[in-house]
Amino acid sequence: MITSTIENYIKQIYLQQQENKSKLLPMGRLAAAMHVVPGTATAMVKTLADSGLVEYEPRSGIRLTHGGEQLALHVLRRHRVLESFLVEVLGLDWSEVHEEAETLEHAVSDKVLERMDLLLNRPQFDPHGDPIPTAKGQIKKIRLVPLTDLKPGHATIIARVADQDPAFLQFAEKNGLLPGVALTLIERDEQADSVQVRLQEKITVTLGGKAAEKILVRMATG
Amino acid sequence: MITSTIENYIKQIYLQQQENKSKLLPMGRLAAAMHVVPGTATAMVKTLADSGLVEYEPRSGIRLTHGGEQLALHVLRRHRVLESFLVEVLGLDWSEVHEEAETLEHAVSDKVLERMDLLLNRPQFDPHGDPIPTAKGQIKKIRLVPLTDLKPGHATIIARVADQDPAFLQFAEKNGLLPGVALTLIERDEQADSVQVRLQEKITVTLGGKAAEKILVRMATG
DNA sequence: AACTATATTTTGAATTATCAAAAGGATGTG
DNA sequence: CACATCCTTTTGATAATTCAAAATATAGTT
Repeated sequence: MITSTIENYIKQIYLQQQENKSKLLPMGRLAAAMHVVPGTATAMVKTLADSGLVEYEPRSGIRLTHGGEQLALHVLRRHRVLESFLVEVLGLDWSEVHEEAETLEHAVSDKVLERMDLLLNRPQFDPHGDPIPTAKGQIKKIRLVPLTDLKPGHATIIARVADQDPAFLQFAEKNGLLPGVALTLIERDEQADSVQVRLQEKITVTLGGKAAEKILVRMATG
Repeated sequence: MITSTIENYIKQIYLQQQENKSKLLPMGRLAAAMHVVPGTATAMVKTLADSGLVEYEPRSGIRLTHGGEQLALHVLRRHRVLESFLVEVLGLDWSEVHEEAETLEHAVSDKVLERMDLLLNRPQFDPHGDPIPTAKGQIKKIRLVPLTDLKPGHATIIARVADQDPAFLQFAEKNGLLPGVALTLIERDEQADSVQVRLQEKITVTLGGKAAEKILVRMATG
């Protein structure tokens, strides 16, 4: 039976694997991401392997099977449609919906999710700019780059804010760093670890490297 | 910690207790309602008693404490607001929302529930006519009577359809037996175990005793 | 009061998910 | 190559929820 613990492991494996594609995900990394001690992750991964959701190579790491990836995409879909729904329909703040969706994603039926998706007019991205997989498990893969990779003068649009910490999201919102917002890179100072950008041709904002890395933009010629 | 199992037990104890108020709820009854073997219910009730949610008198039965009743009302509120939301906002059929709400009631936060309640304009009854407790744990107690208790000629309004089986609810909907519908009792035949009613001064429907007992109406002079 | 039927509790075991701590491998440095 | 370090796996325990079956209590009937 697919418990919500299993869904969480599979989702996390998928997410972690995206960071360093094509390589096996080491157990330590998974354990850290799941906030469990390594032994717990090992035990769990064995049952995941028994269910055919992951391929497990002892002492080197794991990789999702096709089935595992499909499950991950379904969970991700539920999560992201829910986030959209909570923001668009119920009017929650985008900084707080991640937590809510984290619980609800294991409780909504496909039928309810389908209704939400329909009511939202089948959104392709959630409020943070993350792509929403289709019901059939297909996900848009767009090449995005962090602000830290842009050159001065480069004009583009914010596509994604890659953090789910409410505090950071509130900061981002207050400063207009939202998906869809036009942005031009003014200056990048490697030494000062700072990035200065202009938003909507108006406000100027300066970010440190850590924050700038979380703001992803579409790669376009500029 | 309050698990969803605990919430389910407490909710069920409350519901069962409503049937035969002021008496202790016997363990066998609870076990049957929860679809567990008696031993399971006994074990669980002991932990509920330890948490101060129920008073447990071995070999006679149980009763909710004040805290237990408050918890029951909160769970019931979540369940019923959710049912309303699923019908009114997401357009699900009233026959299918019970099941959905059964899962979701353990996953929605107070914040999300409050938004739903607001969006629905603070409904007092769910789609089946069951009263929705307030956030503070107050519930409307209205004296309702089943169709089987009416006398010929009595005109009133359907207040509640007391069953959650989708098949029965679908039957009820198809025949116009919905909360709010005006109804007049035409004939009651004890021997035939049948009740004949006229709906909205138009359609006539005949029900057997079992079905008629599930249709509750407001007690008014008539 | 004795017997029988029914209800309740106890006992023992299984499952899932977790941790802590011990043990075992792999890797890099001198 | 030997050692230290880091990572991973194993082992033993715990908590929550459940079942099956045995043991026990209660109530009703004769």
